[in-house]
Parts: sequence; C-alpha cells; structure tokens
Amino acid sequence: MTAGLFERIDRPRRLPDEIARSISEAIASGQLKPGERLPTEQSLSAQFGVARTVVREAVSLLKYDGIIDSKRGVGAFVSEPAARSAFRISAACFEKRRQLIQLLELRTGVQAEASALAAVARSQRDLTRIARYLAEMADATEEGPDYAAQRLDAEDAFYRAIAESSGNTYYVEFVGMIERNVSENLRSVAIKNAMASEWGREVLEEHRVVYQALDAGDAERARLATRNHFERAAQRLANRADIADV
Amino acid sequence: MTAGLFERIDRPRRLPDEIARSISEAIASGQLKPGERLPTEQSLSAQFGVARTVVREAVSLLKYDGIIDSKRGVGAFVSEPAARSAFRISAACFEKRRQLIQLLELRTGVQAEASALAAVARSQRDLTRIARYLAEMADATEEGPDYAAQRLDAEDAFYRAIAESSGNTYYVEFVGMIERNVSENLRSVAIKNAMASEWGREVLEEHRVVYQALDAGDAERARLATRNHFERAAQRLANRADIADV
DNA sequence: ATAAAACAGTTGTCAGACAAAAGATTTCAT
DNA sequence: ATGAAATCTTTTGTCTGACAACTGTTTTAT
Repeated sequence: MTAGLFERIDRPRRLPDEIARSISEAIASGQLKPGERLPTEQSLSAQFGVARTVVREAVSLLKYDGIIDSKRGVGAFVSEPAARSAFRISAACFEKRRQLIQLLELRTGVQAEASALAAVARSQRDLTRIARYLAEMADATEEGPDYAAQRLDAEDAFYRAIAESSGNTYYVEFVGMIERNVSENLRSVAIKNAMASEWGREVLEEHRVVYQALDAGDAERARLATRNHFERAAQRLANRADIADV
Repeated sequence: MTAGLFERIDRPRRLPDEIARSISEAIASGQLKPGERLPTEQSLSAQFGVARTVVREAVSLLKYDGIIDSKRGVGAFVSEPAARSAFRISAACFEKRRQLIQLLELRTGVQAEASALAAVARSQRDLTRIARYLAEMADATEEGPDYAAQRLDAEDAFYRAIAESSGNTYYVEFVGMIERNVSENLRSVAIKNAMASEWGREVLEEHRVVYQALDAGDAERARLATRNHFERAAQRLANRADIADV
C-alpha cells in the first residue's frame, strides 16, 4: 500500500466521520477497487495518525452502509457495487401498519415510473427475462408446499426486472430498498399465505397488462397498468384486518 | 434510569449492531422519548455487559442515522422525530455527473406522483402555502445579491410543500433526501448561478401550471405538469457542458 | 452581588492487551 | 511422497484503563 493514499486529516470535527469520508472517497475515486482489501486497522491508524478505536468506528460506519465488509482474521474488503445499496431506510422507521401502507404507496409511484421508463428503454433481452418471471407466477399453482412464497418471489423478481430495464440504477436501488424493508416487516409466513390466498386470476391479469404495455413500448399504458396493480395490492392489504401492528 | 430498560443480549453476531438495535428499539417503543438523555456510555456498557468501545460503536451508528445526537461533556440525546430522516443516501454514491442526472430522473417520478396525490389530498391551507412559494419565485427578480439562491430555495420549498400536501410522509422524506443530496453536489455557487441564469419566464410558467392543476384538483394534470418541469430541468442541466464531474 | 476559579460528570481519544477466527506453514504418521 | 493434523501468523473483535476536552454547577474571591 502506497504511503499517501489517504489525505491526512487535520482533526476538524468528529474524527471517525472524517476517516470514513476519506476512505469512501478513496473508494469513489477508484484508488480502492471493489474486492480489494483495505489496509489493516493498525496501518490505517498509523496513516491517519489516530487511534485504532477511531479507525474502527469509521470502518463500522462504512460497514453499516454496506460499502465495505470485514471478516475477522482476514481483513476488510471493498464491497462489490452490486452489493452496496444507494438508499437505506433508517432504523428509526418502525413497522407500524400505517407507515407500511404509506411505504407501499410510495412504491406505487416509483414502480409506475420505472415501468414507464422501461417501456421505451427495455431491450428484447430484458423483455424475455420479464416474461420468464411472468410465466413463473402463472406456473406457481397449488402444488408445492410453499407456492405462496414462490408466487411472491416471482412477483418481486418481475418488478425488479422491470426496474432494471429502465436503465436507471437509482430506480433499481430504490425498489430494492423498499422491497427489503417491506419483506422484513411482512416476514410472517401467515401474512404471506394470507396475501397469496388473495391471489386470483385477476391479479395475474394485472401483471400481464403491464407486460403487454412493455412489449408494445407504450410508456403511458405501462405506467397506468403498474399503478393499477400496486394500488389494488395496497387495497387488498389494507382490507385485511388480520394484519395488525407488529 | 430503571434497571431492565434494555434486553440483555447474548452475543450472537456483531455486538455493536445488537446494541444499536436494542437501543433503537427502546426508542421505537417509547421507553426513550425524543429529547431525553440516554444513560451514560459507562452505564450502558455495564447494563449490556460489554466494553465501552462496543457501546461507542453502537451509538456511533445511531448518530450516523440521525436517531440520536451527542455532545461532549453533556451526553447523548434522542433526536426529535423531525430531525431524523427515514431515508438516507449512502456515502457510496458519488457525485458523478451521470449519477446526478439519474437521481434527478428518479426525483421526477417521485415528485410527479406526489403532485398527483396532493391534487386530491391538499387542503385549502396547503394551497395557499404553495401559492406563497410560487409568488416568492416570481418576486425574486434581479434585485438582491443572491436572487439566484432565493429562486432555487423558493423552488425547493414549493415542491416540498406539494409533497407535504400529499399526506404521505414518505414522499416528504424521500424528496427531502434527494434534495439534500442534490444540493450537496450542486453546492457550488457558480453552478447555482448558471442554473438560475436559465431561469426564464417559461420556467415560472411550468410551476404555475402545476399549481393550477393542484388548485383544480386534477391529479393527472398535476402529474403531467410536474413531470414536464423536472424533465425540462434535467435537460437544461444536461445541456450545460460547464458542469463537470466533481 | 458578581465575576472568576475550582469541581465533577460525560463524551472523545489514546494506548496496550488478549480473544477469536481464518489462512499459511510446518510436522508427522502412513 | 502424501495427506492430515498441529502450529504459527495475521487480522479483526473485544476488553481495560487512562487521559484530554468540553459543559454545567458549585464554590470562592473581590
């Protein structure tokens, strides 16, 4: 590791924050590439001229952000860009029912826009991939023991693929963040089964309309169809009285 | 401070993460109210049965999230809910020009949806507030030394007020997050002046159309008008070759 | 009574040590 | 020679104790 990799700080505010900022800039500028190993904490503390505890706090922040990952006995590594998410939902946001519904409402808007973008930006390759997930949803009938989970997974994959086809990474990241948060709060199997039980032919039809709009390259129709699905989904969820505040 | 405020942990994975989680749950459940002071780090380390360094890392994470705030020589305090934001954009997202444009694209979609919601949800009170910001933009002519900043501030306030009128706190938080991030990356005065110089009568007209749609309660028109403005704004920004990669 | 000085409590930082985990190396039985 | 087991080395994770910097309070001097 070269000597002057990091800018020497002159202790302005909070040391760990400055260190974290310096390291993340070293990553941003490409001096530290994904997969590469960071200097050891001892080395970093020497380079920055601070105690190891300070370096540890800084590294802890970056780990929290998913920018780096550390393994005891091995070292800390720069995460792959795919693994780090641009958006994080704060731990302060609790799993209250009303907030969950608002979050779904937000997702509705974002997902609809992603569909609109994807309608014009999607490649043929994207389209076949999206079609595959649609087929997966259709095929997931009541055979397996956890067909409910299969359906929901395929549905998530379907809309994630659409976001990816939009060509805007932020849509992908954002949808991913919401999805993670929602599925964390909805991790109860009972709830998932309840949601899946609502799954009728008409829901599959909602997805199919979205797909057709993407196929046709019709942005406006894709937007409407997507919004239609998520609004109905939110309504179905809201109507279920058995999903209480967690 | 009562004895059993926090659940005693049984050291499963990463100690600081568990501590942070435990504390944030104590806040979530209302055991620690906003403005209240946390136990001292020494006390916490005793209660959890870990070293102070571990507690410090945990507190550091929560500070990073804006959930708590600490002052040397005084203590750590639970932040007011208003001060903590639901969404955070990761430090891994750098100020590259292309990413900035993608972020604006995402904002377009979100803001358009917020307008659509606000068109039906806004109260008369909301409307007059939004009108005030519109007037502020119109009044900010070339008198003051920083009329450019005034215009941009008023514009931000205008669309923030619309998001607030939607009744969905997540839209507010999300717009706020993007706004913070964008303005951080665009903090150069030169850039702001450049953007403001593009400010013609037609831009004000774009905002006015949005307002009229909100006034009329026309969700679809509000959506279109908002999207129209942000798409044009992104285009204006993209066309400026003098805004280089930072 | 007021201003300065000492005090106590808390966070921020430092230094050194040991524990735990993973990889690299050596040893040893076959 | 070979494969497995034991040992060593490196690095992160945690612990301990100490001091520095800051703040609010109390005491003291004028």
